[in-house]
Amino acid sequence: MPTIDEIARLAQVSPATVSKVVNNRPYVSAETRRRIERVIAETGFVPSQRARGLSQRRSYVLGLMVPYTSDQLFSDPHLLEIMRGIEAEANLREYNLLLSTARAPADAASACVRLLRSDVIDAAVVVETLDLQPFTVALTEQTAPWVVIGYAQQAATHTVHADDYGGALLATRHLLELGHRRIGLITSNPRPFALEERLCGVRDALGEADLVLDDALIAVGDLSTASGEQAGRQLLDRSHPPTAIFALNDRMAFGVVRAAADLGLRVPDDLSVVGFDDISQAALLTPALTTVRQPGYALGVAAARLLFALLDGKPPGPLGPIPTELVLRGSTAPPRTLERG
Amino acid sequence: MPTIDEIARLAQVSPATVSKVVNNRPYVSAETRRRIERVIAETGFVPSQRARGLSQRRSYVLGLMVPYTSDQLFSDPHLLEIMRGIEAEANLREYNLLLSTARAPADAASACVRLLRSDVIDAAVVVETLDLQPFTVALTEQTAPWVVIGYAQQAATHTVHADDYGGALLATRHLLELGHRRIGLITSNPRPFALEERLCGVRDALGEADLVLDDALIAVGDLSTASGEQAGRQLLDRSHPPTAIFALNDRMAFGVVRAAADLGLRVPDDLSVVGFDDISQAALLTPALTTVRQPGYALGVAAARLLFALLDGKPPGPLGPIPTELVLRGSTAPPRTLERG
DNA sequence: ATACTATCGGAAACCGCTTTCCTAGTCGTT
DNA sequence: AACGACTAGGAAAGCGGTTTCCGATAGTAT
Repeated sequence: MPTIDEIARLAQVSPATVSKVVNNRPYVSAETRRRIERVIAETGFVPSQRARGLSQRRSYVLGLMVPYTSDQLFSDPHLLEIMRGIEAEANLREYNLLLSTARAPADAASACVRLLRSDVIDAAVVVETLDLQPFTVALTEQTAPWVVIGYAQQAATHTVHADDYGGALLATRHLLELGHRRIGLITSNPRPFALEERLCGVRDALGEADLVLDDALIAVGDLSTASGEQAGRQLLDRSHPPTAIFALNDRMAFGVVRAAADLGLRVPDDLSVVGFDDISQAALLTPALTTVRQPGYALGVAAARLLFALLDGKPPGPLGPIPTELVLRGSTAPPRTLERG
Repeated sequence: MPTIDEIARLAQVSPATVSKVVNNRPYVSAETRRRIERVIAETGFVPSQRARGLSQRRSYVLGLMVPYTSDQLFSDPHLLEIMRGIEAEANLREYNLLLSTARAPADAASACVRLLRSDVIDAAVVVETLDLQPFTVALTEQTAPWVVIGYAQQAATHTVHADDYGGALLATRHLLELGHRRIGLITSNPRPFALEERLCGVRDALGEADLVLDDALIAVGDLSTASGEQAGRQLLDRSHPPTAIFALNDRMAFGVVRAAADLGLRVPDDLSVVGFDDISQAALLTPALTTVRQPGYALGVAAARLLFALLDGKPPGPLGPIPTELVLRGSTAPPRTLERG
């Protein structure tokens, strides 16, 4: 492995001049530059990032902290999408991505602080899980930039999140436009911030149609498919069941579809079902699930951009939510009552 | 951010002595050690990895290369499991994990070499995709250790893989024990090494029961659910259809279940179905899919261990395949013919 | 008392690159 | 001819640790 000194010797210049060439700095004659570049190409020289980092006080590495608890907010493919987005943006800046998973948020928090203090990473992206508290406590005490993907309690922390509100608005409007008036809702308890937002979206969309969310049409799950099935059955067992059900995440929507099947109801003919997230299985379900797509890739890109802005010392402008998208598939249709009328 | 010099000044010793304490080396009196440790605790000093790495010629970072093409071998959750395994093992050695995804294997290969040469990472784990060729070419030309998760053409490359052969053996034996004699098989084309191994397992298990794999009972898909459905229909449309179908990956098995449903066949009563991988959806299917679990976590751990052995200059012993596990669920049962007989 | 060894601690070189500052040379101006 | 401005290139001082080597002291054996 050649060092900068060897390159300098071979090109008969000083290391300082080689450094200028490598970093595209001026005050090197065209001829000298060419000579050095040839030597670099011949030897396959790649500057040592750790040496470079040492003098520049940068590691050119971004950290991605994933407090990987079982009750995590996001489904796995979504996480991979986020990583792809961060990676893509990081690559543009010649940054690399370091992954740190941990069982509990508390562990992840201390690991993150260690990584920052030991200057393995220059900045960190934290994926929100239900309990972000350990992070905010540990990370606000140090100066390196960090960004949360999700929602945060403290207003001071920089966050990037999808337009959960807008997505729910779109989905609900879609059902209303199809003619549904009795719309069941499945939320969860405890309710993460994202679901809170979605709930607001539903309320406002109903409000636009001069409807109010009927408490009797709200069921509560725990985000799992099983809980969705149970909640769905509860709604459908009512004397006056809803003609459509909006589950605030896809997995619970799957449960609803299963509950409907058990009761002999056909989706979408007898019951429309809408989910949220657009996890990969959603398209494979029969019927394919109408849902709101979480823009994982875009979230990753936005988080990385924000981080770089902070690293560059630029005051980041207020960042709006990343647009979500309604994906129309086969699980929604006009209600039967309309067809009859 | 305190440096080792500041710690030395505060503890009234030299930086060399602080270094000894930090690295748990002898020749420091108990009293001095205690004094230094107190200062470290008070200041929250964490040694700079890049400075340490510079003098030790180690970065304490492992690279994970994922050539993320659409036709990748593994489903996403499996990849996350692998990462968890590598991470867990790396943490034991105080190593971190750097993630590098790329669209094409060729890009990933050059990225990997750059990362190694610029000593951002000390060693690399490469996840096998269909075309490993660019990697083997680029990586064999440099000295840093690297390991492939999967199978490799060259015998010289270090590989870690699941016991695909053994898993297929177990699954086939299971069907034979239930009494199935006409077993359909769904493989893919092009056929990755892992599937080749699985095919051998099937052959040998059948051989144990003095049966041979009937070419007429082999259908070919492309690993996708849709192709599995088509292949399944093809097998079931025969005049003398199989009583069980073994799809060499879960997604194709899903397709088989769907094909069976379309033909009015009930799983497992009229048809037993077995998959391979145990992706997360397998347990959610109705009926839940009997399948062979890929030990993602164990694979990651094994790959990391092998890498550390290479880093330590130890000649790694020949590593056997990582055991797979047959997961019995609801999609297999004795054939109808047996019940009648 | 002397020689030898083990323990404790520090001075200084070094890892490979960047960066500041300096010198020397070349122009263009007045 | 003298002066400044700009260019090309290099010497050397870091960046923040580790490591080698050396000296001083204390303990043990002869």
